Amino acid sequence: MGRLPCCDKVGVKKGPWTPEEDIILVSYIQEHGPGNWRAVPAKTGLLRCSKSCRLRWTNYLRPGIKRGNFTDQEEKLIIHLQALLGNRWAAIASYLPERTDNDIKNYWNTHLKKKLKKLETGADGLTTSGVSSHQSISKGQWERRLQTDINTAKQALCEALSLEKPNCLSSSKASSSGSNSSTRLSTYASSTENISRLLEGWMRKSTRPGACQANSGSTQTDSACSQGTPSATNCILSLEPPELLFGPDSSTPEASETSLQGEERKLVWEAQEPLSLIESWLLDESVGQGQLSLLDMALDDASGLF
DNA sequence: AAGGACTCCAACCGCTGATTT
DNA sequence: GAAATCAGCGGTTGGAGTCCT
Repeated sequence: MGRLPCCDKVGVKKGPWTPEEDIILVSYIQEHGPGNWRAVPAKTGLLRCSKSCRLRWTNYLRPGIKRGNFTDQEEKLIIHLQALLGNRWAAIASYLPERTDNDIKNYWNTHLKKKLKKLETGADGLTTSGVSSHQSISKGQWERRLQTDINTAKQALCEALSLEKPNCLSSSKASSSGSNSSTRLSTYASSTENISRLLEGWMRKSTRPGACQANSGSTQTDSACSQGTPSATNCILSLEPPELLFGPDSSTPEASETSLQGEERKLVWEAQEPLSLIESWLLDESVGQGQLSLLDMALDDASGLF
């Protein structure tokens, strides 16, 4: 019956990951791709449970993760998506491919919540809508409020996307017609980047006791940069659409040699894909003017997204 | 300078739906 | 179809770092 047990709790290590463990995990994933987490501890010899390995990968080691301060656009986007989607951090994170759900959640809890509270106690700005005021309102009011939220969110998304478009959406579209040779290299490099980041932090730690571990993400790695490889940011934003990524060529050994593993690429692409949907939603003029039920539209789109 | 309060974030915990046997 | 586990998610916590008095 059922599967074999994942990992017994006895002998499973907990707490912060060491650089050695990170390197082992990254090396394994570079070779086998993410997935089948159950097998990871056994195959790598890591004394971690599969869940811990998966979390470490998705929240920290995964290529293309941007660390450091959130930009105004990101902040805006999070605020409005939170108003729209609630605390569905994974869903929100899908609109910010470079950020993890954990990061967004932390940022929300530590920064934005306070910021909004401040605004709430002060003047009622647009940001107060939907965050805390869904309670104790009738269904009709709630729907109207939701519509307002959607409009507000759309507006913010428009702003954010229009600012980021040159790098983000347009490039993804452009790359779908032409080839983007840097993509494969850079995604690989971004993993290398993470590893060298780890090593860098490790070295620093050994020379400077008490310094935090390898998470000083703001320091770009020398190895990746010196080789002229694009940043992780670029690599994510310039990904090709799935049909190109998973075309017949990609299965050849040559094509896959320096590229991400299929699942990993798929994961990165899936994280990016909703932007196109949002984009088309934003560009669909008939929606904003109420000819169509905004609520229906939003729900339809949302079901398509998630 | 000391130490208490506060902040931040990586990692853990527990739950749920999906998947496998 | 049932049971057991997996994978993913959101909430919470622990501890290191920073700020304040």
